[in-house]
Order: sequence, then C-alpha cells, then structure tokens
Amino acid sequence: MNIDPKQCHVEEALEIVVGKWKPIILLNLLKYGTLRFNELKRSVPNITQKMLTKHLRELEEEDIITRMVYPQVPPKVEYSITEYGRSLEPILEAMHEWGTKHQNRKRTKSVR
Amino acid sequence: MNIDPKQCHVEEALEIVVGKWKPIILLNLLKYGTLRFNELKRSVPNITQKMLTKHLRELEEEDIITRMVYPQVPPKVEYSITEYGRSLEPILEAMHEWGTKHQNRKRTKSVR
DNA sequence: CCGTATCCCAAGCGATACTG
DNA sequence: CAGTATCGCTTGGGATACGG
Repeated sequence: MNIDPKQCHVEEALEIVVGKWKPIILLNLLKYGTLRFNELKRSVPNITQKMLTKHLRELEEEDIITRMVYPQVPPKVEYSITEYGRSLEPILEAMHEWGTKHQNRKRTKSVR
Repeated sequence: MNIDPKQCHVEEALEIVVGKWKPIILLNLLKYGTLRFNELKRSVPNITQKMLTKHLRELEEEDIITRMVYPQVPPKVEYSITEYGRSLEPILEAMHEWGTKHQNRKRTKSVR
C-alpha cells in the first residue's frame, strides 16, 4: 500500500460519488454524454424528482456535470457530463469490477 | 464507458467503503496489516470508541478484516486485513489519486 | 416539462458514562 | 484494554402537493 493514511484524499472523491442515486446518474451520463431531465428520471428507476434534482444540483456544483436550459415552452433542460466528470470513470470502474466479484463471492458463500 | 448502468455493481463496493471513518481505518490496516484496537484508535484521530467498534464490526461482517482476541488480562484484540480486504486497494487508490487532483483543482479555482 | 415546498421518518454519528 | 449502553442531534431520503 503506497497511500499514507495521514495524507489521504479518498474522502474528496467519496463525497462526489456518495448519494443513493449518484452512481447510476453518473453512469448514465458517462454512457450517453447528455440527457434531458426526464430521460434521466426514466433511466434511474424509482428515483423521485426531488432527489434527482438535488443530486444533479450537487454534481453541477462540483463541475461534474453541466446544466443547459433551453428557454422554451415546454421547458427543456439537458445535463451533460464534463471532461472533469469523465475523470471519475476509473473510480466507478474499479468499484464496479470489485462489486461484480463480491456478488459472486456472496453467492458462493451462501450456497456453501 | 463500458459499464452498463442497468447492470451496475458499484453500490456493492460503495457500501463497504462508505462510513465516516472506514477509508482511514482501511488504509491503516492496508499499510500495517495488523493493528490492536488502541493502535487503530490512535491512528484515526477524533474517532470515538463507539464508531471504531461499529465500523470494525461491519468490516469484519464483510470479511474485509479479521478479529483476533487474546484471552488475557488486560485484553488484547488484533485486527488484520484479509486477502479479500486487500482487493479493495485499487478502489482506494483510484479515489485517492482523484482526490489529490481535485484538491489542486479546488485551490486553483479559489485562487483564480 | 422541469422543477419547489413541506412534512416526516430512519439512519448515521457524537458525547458521555459505565464494565469485565 | 477493549469494549457496551444510552441519549440526542443532524443529515439523507421519501411522499405528496403545488407552480411557471
């Protein structure tokens, strides 16, 4: 292990990614680049409007995504992943890979 | 992005690593391999006994660490990272690396 | 279509005191 | 030394209703 616990910056990354729906939101934006509000809502099953809005605002605040409003009726708002946001990809990939193996492990143990 | 949001297993990994003190606990055990309860307490500034115990129990439950009790007076309990626990290292490294850059970015922005 | 506002519950965390 | 037990605050999240 080459990370010194005293000089650890894991938390900074964690803060961005933690939130009940943030990973899925991010994965969708990483996959499609740009999505409208309702497209996102549909791709994140069970999320409420309130939580989607809240998480999007927080991600925008951190410059992970951008919010583009088209002043028209009915309204149209697009959310896009930023280049900076794309830098999160290795983290999500590392967790996804681990999670996939962990799932198998759990199954193995419970079958035992 | 090669992760399908519908088949995402990011959450599984996130659950292990999330918790106010879990990353630092893990980093210390990854660095030293084995530590006694009070050694851990000292290496995680400001943590309360209650939270340390709670997090350690959760990590043990997930087989990330093992708990070794020496039946003697005064008591001695050692916590060790498991091989399985070591598999979390890439995740922590990815986050640490990102966090380090993000810190610089923040400073850059505020200085502007 | 894309949000806010309000209310409420549960989980996470901390402070403190006590124990084999 | 290595824990429990108790209490209380704070945050995250959900349900629902309303608005430009």
